[in-house]
Amino acid sequence: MAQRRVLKYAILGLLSKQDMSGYDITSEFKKAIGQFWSAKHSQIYLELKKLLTEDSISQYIEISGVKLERKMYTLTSKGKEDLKSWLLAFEDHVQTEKDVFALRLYFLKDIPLEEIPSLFENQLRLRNEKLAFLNDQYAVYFGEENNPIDLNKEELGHFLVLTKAIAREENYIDWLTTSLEIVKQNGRK
Amino acid sequence: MAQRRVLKYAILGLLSKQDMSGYDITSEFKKAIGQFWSAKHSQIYLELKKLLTEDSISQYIEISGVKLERKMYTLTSKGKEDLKSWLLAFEDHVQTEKDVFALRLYFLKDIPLEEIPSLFENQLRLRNEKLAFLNDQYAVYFGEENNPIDLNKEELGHFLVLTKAIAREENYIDWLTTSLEIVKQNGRK
DNA sequence: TATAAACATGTAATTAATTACATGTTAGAT
DNA sequence: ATCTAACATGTAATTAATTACATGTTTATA
Repeated sequence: MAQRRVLKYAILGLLSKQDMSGYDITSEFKKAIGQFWSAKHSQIYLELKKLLTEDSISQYIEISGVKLERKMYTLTSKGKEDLKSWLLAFEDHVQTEKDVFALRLYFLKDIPLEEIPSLFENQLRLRNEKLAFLNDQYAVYFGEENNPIDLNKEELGHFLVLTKAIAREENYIDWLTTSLEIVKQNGRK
Repeated sequence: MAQRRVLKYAILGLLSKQDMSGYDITSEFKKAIGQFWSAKHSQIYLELKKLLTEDSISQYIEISGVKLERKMYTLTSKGKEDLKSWLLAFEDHVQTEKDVFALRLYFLKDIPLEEIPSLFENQLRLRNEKLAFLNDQYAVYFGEENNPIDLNKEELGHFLVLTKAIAREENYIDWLTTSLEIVKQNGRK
């Protein structure tokens, strides 16, 4: 996928919350936001280097312990502008949300009937694991607070993204469950 | 994204239904299956060339009209094997389903409150357009037939993928609608 | 009969992303 | 005192994907 430099803006957005190192950014992609965008550390370090030369971010060093250097990054005013104009741009089309399992199912006729249930069950297991992780995250951050009116703007962004991820997994699991039933019924006819 | 050669298997899967040209394959990605995987013609022609050298497909020429050459591709037995083993492989993790709109919302705090409704409305418009397209497709292929038990295996794959795409859009639209309400309420407090 | 839209195939340049290679530090547990 | 997991940063090679460049045919319609 070559969406135009989405990683750039993902990094700028994260840095607009607080200064971070490349490692911190990598870690963020393992949490809620990683459900909607992610990148490997190798790509992140390269993008940070590029953002530095473009003056969208600046760097300073923090020492951890005795001599471990953490390179911290801060948004410059140019970086803030870049981020803001990206956030306000209208999308003119929705890009394909790629999904390999759905692609495979399209080719159902080439899968022996007896293999199908275990493929579904494997996918259900993966999806349920992910849903459990997301529900845990919800409990940690919004467990007590179930009225989103009280959240501040930063928490609200997190809340919306997390509820989206949960809704998406629940919807996926529903579809898997009903589809497996349909396939079983169909095979029996 | 560098999922290991998914395009290869998408092409093999399409060719397992019937012989196709590169143009035909490009066209398929504008229909149901394009909701879950897609590629530009430039990438498709390159992949076809690669599949030829790997002996997963073979080629013959069909003439359209007077002299327009359509290069048609057929699965070889190796191609059939490749496809089958890919279809049976278990996934060991679910990859990030990237979504730029959700990513942006995570950075909500940097969007001026008055700009938010039009961003949502734009997204709702795009999603409703897509849903309308999918419902049209459903009407064309399964309009009368609403009992999937009667479908043959090839139709069933199509049915499952199309209902998945519809469920996904409906779920997206629900989330957009409730989230817009939450944001409006939150801003008023 | 002109012309536009759809049909049809390709390459080149560039960007995005992954996998593998490579190295070193720190904190906590045994 | 040793060891392991987590912390921390980078580069090289390769693959995947897009955008732009490039050309020609056929069909329907105005």
